[in-house]
Amino acid sequence: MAVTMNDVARAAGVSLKTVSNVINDYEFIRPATKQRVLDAIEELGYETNLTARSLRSGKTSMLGLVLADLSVPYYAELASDIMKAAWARGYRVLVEQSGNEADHEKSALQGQFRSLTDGLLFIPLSLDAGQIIQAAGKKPLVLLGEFVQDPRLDMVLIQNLEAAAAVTAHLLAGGRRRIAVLGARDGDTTGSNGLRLSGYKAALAAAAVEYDPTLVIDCEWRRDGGADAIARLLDSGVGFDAVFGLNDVVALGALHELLVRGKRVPDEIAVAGFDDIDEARFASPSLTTVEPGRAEIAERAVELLINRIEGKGSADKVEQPEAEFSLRVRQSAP
Amino acid sequence: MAVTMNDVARAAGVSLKTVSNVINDYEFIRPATKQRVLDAIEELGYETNLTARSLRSGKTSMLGLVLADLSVPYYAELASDIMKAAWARGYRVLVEQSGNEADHEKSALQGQFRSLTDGLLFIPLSLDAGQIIQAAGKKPLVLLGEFVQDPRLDMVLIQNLEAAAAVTAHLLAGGRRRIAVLGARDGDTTGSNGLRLSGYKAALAAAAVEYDPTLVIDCEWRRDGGADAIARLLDSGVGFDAVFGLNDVVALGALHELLVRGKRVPDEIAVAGFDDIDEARFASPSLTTVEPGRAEIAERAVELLINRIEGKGSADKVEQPEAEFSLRVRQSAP
DNA sequence: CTGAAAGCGCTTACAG
DNA sequence: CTGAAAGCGCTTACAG
Repeated sequence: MAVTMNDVARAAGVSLKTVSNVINDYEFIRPATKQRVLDAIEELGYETNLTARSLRSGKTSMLGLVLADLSVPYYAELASDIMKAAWARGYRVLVEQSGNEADHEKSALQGQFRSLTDGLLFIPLSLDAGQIIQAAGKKPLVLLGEFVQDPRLDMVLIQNLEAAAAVTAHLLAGGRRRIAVLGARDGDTTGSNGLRLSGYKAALAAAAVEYDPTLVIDCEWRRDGGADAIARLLDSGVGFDAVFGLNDVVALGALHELLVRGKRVPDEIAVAGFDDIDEARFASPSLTTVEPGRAEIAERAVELLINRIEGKGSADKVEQPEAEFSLRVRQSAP
Repeated sequence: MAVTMNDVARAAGVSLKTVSNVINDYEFIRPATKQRVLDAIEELGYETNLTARSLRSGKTSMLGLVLADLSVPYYAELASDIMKAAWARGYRVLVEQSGNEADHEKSALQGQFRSLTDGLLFIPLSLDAGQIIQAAGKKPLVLLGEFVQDPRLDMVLIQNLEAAAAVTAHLLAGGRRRIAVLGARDGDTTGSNGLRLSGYKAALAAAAVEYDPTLVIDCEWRRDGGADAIARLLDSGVGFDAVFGLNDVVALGALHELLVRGKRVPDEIAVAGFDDIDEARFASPSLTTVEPGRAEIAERAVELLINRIEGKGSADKVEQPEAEFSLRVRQSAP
C-alpha cells in the first residue's frame, strides 16, 4: 500500500541497504548513488515508517510526560516548553494526564504506554519515592516538581525554600507583618507545600517576626481553593496584611475574593504568588510572584532524560540539577 | 531482553496464537487454557509491545493533535478535554505545536509524524482549505476552530456568529451603545475573527444601533494584544462604554489595562469575552463571556475522527457538527 | 562503498 | 478451540 524502502530501492536501482544508508545519513555513499536515491524518494513520495524503525531499532524517539492535568496553567506552560526542548533534539512528547490519582500515576509508570516511549518525565503528586522506584521499569525516568525528593532518583529541582523565603522577605521589607499563607498545613515540611512553607518560616525568623499558625490555611492548589481559603480567613476574624499564595492560581483566586469583598490590594492587603504563569503579569493588579526557572527546568529535564536514554554522561551518578529562580515584583505587592 | 509472547506461550505450554487470542479477548478459549496463559503473563510480567502490534496491524491507536501552543489557555483546556475523550475510547493523543506557522502546520500534516497516528485533529491558523487538502494524506482528518471553513472537510463547528451576537445583544440590553471590538479588522468576514465580528454587527443591526468602524481594533489574540489595543483606543479619544474582546485573553488583557488607567468596570465600561476559560470566572471583576461548548467540541471531534478511522458512519458524507454555546453573565458586564 | 539475509514482536489468514 | 507459517517495514550485523 504505502511506499516502502523496497519500492525506493527498486526505483533507484540499488539495494535496500543503500536506501537505508541514505536515509540515515551514512557517510560513505557515492554522491551519484545518493542523488538517485533521493530522487526516487522525492518521486515516489516515500516516508519512513517510524513504527517499523522503532520495532527494529528498539528506539521510539518519544518521551512520556506524566502530569496531573493540562488545564492547569503552570503544567500547560511547562509542557509547552518541554515539547519544544524535546523537539529541538529530535524527540516527541506523549502526554499522559494522571488527574492526580495514584492509580493513574502507577499505570503511567508501568503500563503498556511505556513501550511507546524511550523514557519518562514524571511530575508525581500521589506516589512517594518508594512506590515510584518500585513501579518504574528499567527505562530512564526523570522527576519534576518536588512532591517527591529522594537521593536515588534523577530529578530537576526548584529552589522552593529559597524562592519562598525571597517572596516572604519581600513582603516583610514592604512593612507587612501578618502574612497569611494559602496552600499548606501548619506541620508540612515536605513537598512543594512543605518546602515553601519552610521558606516562609525561615524568612520570618530572619526578620524576627513571630510565626502564627492561624495564618496558615490549607487549600487545593486551584483558583477556587485560594478564594475559599481567603474567605475562611476573613470570616474567622484573624487579622492579616498580606497573602502569600503558594502558587499563582491560589494567589489569583484569593486576589479575586479580596477584591470582591472590597479589600484594597495592595494598600490594605498585599498579595504574592509562586510560578509566574502568563496570567500573573496581566491580573489586575498584576501579581508579584516568583519565576521558578521554568524554561531552564524544561531544558534540563529533557537534556538529562535524553542523556540517560542515549547513555551519555555518568550512568551511575544520580543527577539533581537545580533551576535558578527570580523574584517578579509587580503591583499586588510592590 | 523483554518478555515476549513467545516466552509466555512457552511458560503456559500453548502456542503463540493462543496467547494472542487471550490478549485480544478472542471468545472461544477454554477457560482453563485462558487461565494458564493469564497466570504466565502475570508471573513473567509480560507487557504487549505496542510498536510491534502497530507494525503488524497497521493501527497505532494514537491521534495527532496539531495546535498553535499549549501555553494558550483555551488550547490547553481543549487539549485536556480531547485527551480525556480519546483515552476513554482507547486512543492516545500526540500533540504537535505549530507555533501558528504555516511551515510547521504543513509538516505536521504530511511529515513522518503522521505515520505514528491513525488520524489527525487539526486547528489550522495559517493554512487555508486548499493547502490543507493538498498537504493532507489519505488518513482521516478532522478540523477544529473555524479559521478554515470548507464543505469538503470534516470539522466541528463553533457557533461563532450566533454566540458573538448573543454577547453583543447582552451588552446592548445593559444599555451600552458604544461597544468596542478587540481582535478583528473592519473588513473581516471569515475565520473566527470575521465570524465573530459579523455576529457583533448583526446584533447591532437588530437593535438599530449604528456600526462604527473606529470602534473595531485589530490585535493579536493574546493578553498583551488586548492591553495594547485598549490603550490605543483610549489614547485615540474615541468614546466607548463597553468592550467585546473576541477571545477571553484579549478581554482580560483589556480589562487589566482599563483598571490600570483607573476606569471603573463595569460602571464606566463593561467588558465581555469569548471562550470561558477557567480564568474568566476568577478575574476581578469576573468576566462575562460565552462558553463555546468546549467539552462537546472535544467529544464530537474525537468521536468523528475515530468513526472515520474505524470506518463507522457514512464514509462519503462530510460531517460538520456544531456545538451548543451558552452565555456566562458575570460581574464585568452584568 | 554496496548487497543479501536475518530478525525486532506482534497479528493475520490458513489449516486442522 | 489451537497450531505452524508468513509478513508488517525497517535496521543491523556480516560479507564482499
